Amino acid sequence: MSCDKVLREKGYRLTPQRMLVIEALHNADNHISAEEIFEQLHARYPYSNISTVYRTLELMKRLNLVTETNFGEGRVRYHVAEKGHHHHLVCRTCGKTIDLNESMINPLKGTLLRDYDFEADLRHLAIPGECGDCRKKRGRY
Amino acid sequence: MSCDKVLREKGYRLTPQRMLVIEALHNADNHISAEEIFEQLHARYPYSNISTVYRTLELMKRLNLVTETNFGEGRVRYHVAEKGHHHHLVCRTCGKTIDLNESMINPLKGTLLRDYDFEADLRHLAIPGECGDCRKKRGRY
DNA sequence: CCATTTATTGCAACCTGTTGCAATAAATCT
DNA sequence: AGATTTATTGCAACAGGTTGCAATAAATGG
Repeated sequence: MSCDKVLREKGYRLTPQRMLVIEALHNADNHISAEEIFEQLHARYPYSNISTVYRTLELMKRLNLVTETNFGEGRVRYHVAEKGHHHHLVCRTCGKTIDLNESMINPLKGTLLRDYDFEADLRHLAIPGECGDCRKKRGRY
Repeated sequence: MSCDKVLREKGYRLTPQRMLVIEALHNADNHISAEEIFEQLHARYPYSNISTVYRTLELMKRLNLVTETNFGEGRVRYHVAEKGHHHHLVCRTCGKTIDLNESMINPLKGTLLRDYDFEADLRHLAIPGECGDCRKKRGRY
């Protein structure tokens, strides 16, 4: 189901600003930052403001239309949920990211629901740590 | 091993500011924020600055002396690593947190190391989601 | 079609956290 | 001890993200 439709159905307005945010998210090949979304919005809608981007992203997060992932770059990146869920191992030393199969995490979701009655949102996880290469070169830090 | 000693051994200086940050972390019953640490530092060291707190925390994170946990309050909380690792299930709707036994997460650590040669830092995880109570009262959001 | 209600936007101000830089303090060397 | 090197601090400026509020735009009702 498309993002536009979900918003409409839930009674939210599909303003031009929101449409452009959604478009930017869908056109992005990979995870996109709020600033990058705003660049595209601003190009076609010069009076727009970045807070609209953040508010739209927040709304879409609540409706489970986008997921937010922190790759440890000092900013968060967004991804359309229906494009598929996957996880990342992020090396804190060299910044490299390794994609992780969803099946690694899924069993945990079931356990948490059964044992804790908690529906965990584990759709787009970034797990910090250190990759094998960097572990071999460890120094003072 | 105490934080003071680790810093000294690694060649870092144990300044009065750092000592007070470490003290605040150790005296805290639960997870403490940077602002709360700074309040204590500033009370005894009026010319100090909060950037020193952040820099000390960053250093201690790198040395695995403290862990950082995001409870989704718009700020991060810190905890002395040797006080023990535990995880939290954080309800995105009501904010309630449920403590999670470490054993729930540990198997994953081994799998990631074996299959991906990645040493995951899973010492103090905050898993977002929704608790059972809130799931029953779901409305528009 | 105008009036009213409600959602959304733009703006400015704010919050948490980070960074460059000059000044200071600690450690090292002679 | 005095001179030199190196680590650390305080400050101000910045970056990403959030929020209160008045203004605007969309939907609803007469």
